[in-house]
Amino acid sequence: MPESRADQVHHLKAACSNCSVLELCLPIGLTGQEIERLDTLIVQRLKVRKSAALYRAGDPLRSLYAVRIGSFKTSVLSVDGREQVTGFQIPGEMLGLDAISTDRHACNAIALEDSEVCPIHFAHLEKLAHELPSLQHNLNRVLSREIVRDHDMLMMLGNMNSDERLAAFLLNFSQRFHTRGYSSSNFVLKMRREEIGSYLGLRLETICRGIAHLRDQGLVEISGRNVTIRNMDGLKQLVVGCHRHLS
Amino acid sequence: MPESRADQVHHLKAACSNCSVLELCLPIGLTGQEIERLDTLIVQRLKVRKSAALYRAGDPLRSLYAVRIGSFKTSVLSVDGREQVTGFQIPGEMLGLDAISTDRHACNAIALEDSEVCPIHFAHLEKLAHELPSLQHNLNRVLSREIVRDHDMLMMLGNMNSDERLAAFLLNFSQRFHTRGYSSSNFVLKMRREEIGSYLGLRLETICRGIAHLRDQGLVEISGRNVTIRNMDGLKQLVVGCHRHLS
DNA sequence: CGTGTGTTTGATGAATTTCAAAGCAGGTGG
DNA sequence: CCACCTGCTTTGAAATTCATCAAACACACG
Repeated sequence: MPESRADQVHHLKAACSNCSVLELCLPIGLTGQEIERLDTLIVQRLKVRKSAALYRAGDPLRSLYAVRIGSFKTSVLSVDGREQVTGFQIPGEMLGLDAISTDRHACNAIALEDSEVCPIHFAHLEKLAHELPSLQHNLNRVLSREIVRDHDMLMMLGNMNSDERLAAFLLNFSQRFHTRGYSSSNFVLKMRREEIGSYLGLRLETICRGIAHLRDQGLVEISGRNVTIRNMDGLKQLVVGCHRHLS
Repeated sequence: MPESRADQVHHLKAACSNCSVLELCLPIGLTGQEIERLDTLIVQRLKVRKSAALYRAGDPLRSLYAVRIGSFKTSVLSVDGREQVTGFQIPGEMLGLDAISTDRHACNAIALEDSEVCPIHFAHLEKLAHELPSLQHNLNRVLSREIVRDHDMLMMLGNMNSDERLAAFLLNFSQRFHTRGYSSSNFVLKMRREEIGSYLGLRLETICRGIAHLRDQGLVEISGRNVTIRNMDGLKQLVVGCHRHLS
């Protein structure tokens, strides 16, 4: 017995609430039948315990993943064992996009807390995308957006001092939590100072000091991993008016 | 009168010699007819004068571009006018991938010298990719590879000191020239020191000093924009044994 | 209650930026 | 052909930021 389109959209949402599979599929006009097919992609769930790897660099690409619950870090390891954190993912965000280039994962994805993801079998996704052009288009967009984000990151590392980077980091999380329906001024960072530091190109001690500076200016209240933003505009000004000038 | 497949491949190569359109299309089995259709994508050429913009941030995405001759830099401008260089493109490389996410270009592409590109009309490409799944797959890969590259860049900015970054930069160009069939030990950098600095998250003076250091160690010979690599292995050792340790 | 992991703060030193000035190359016009 | 710009590069010295080393602290957990 065929469901109505609205029912099916609802079903899809329920199957993977908060997932960016939605991001991938929903903004576009699909028929009920098409949605039904998308549905087959994302029926599974996968739990990942804190500190466990969802995948590791070198693993063959089987699936992309959408975070349902919890959070992850992605990192690359250099030959001599140093870790560079390349990103953090919260519910609704995608993991594994960098594996498409070689059919092998290029980084490690580690759960920062007990988490749950939706695997999206990549071969199926490609096949389905072939039949649904707008899905393909959206996949392209998701990939491209990742590139834009990375460029913003490069901008940050190239032009900002430590306090500005930290402010930008907090604002970034604030904004991402906001778009996912959580508070933009009050949230918990699940990663350690050292991981924030790696991500921002700074040492953990510098992160601590940066936190102290922002606190002294009355911009934030941070105790442990609990963040409250007290003066959103002040933080933003720090970031836009950042310190280097055209020579 | 139908050409043979080999002829058509040859025709395609001639139409856009050195273009990464090839990268996009050739590694995969296509029929002669399919190649003929690809051909229709890339018949045009576009000249861009030194210092002129191929596109600017905010421009609507019409085409992706493959560099045929010359070179480009891509950069983003922050509100207060600072420029952050996000990449350099030499013949055979693609421009414009970051525009797919919003249908508008996210950065400026400026010619570093008189140059020539192949525009690839994006709507046509998507349409054609839809009909040729392996083309679609390759487009995905090109996008994904860009993400991997950016992550390498983040790694570099996070973990390397100025001399190491410069060495990595030179090796990167060496390798890219090599894969395009040019000398890997002797090439010309078309950008200014300031632009290298922006890209590497350093000031132009630091680039100059870094060059002097590498020269003093007998690793390279650099006069003006002319680069000769004297000791490739020495350079590589600098990069892999880079300075920061796990705490 | 100890142990281990993660965080904070201080003191020191090294690396990089900043400011300043001089040098160099390529192009233009006299 | 030379003199003179202009834009880019190089080098030096001083100032600043951040990393490093070290020690104390906080907290969760067995």
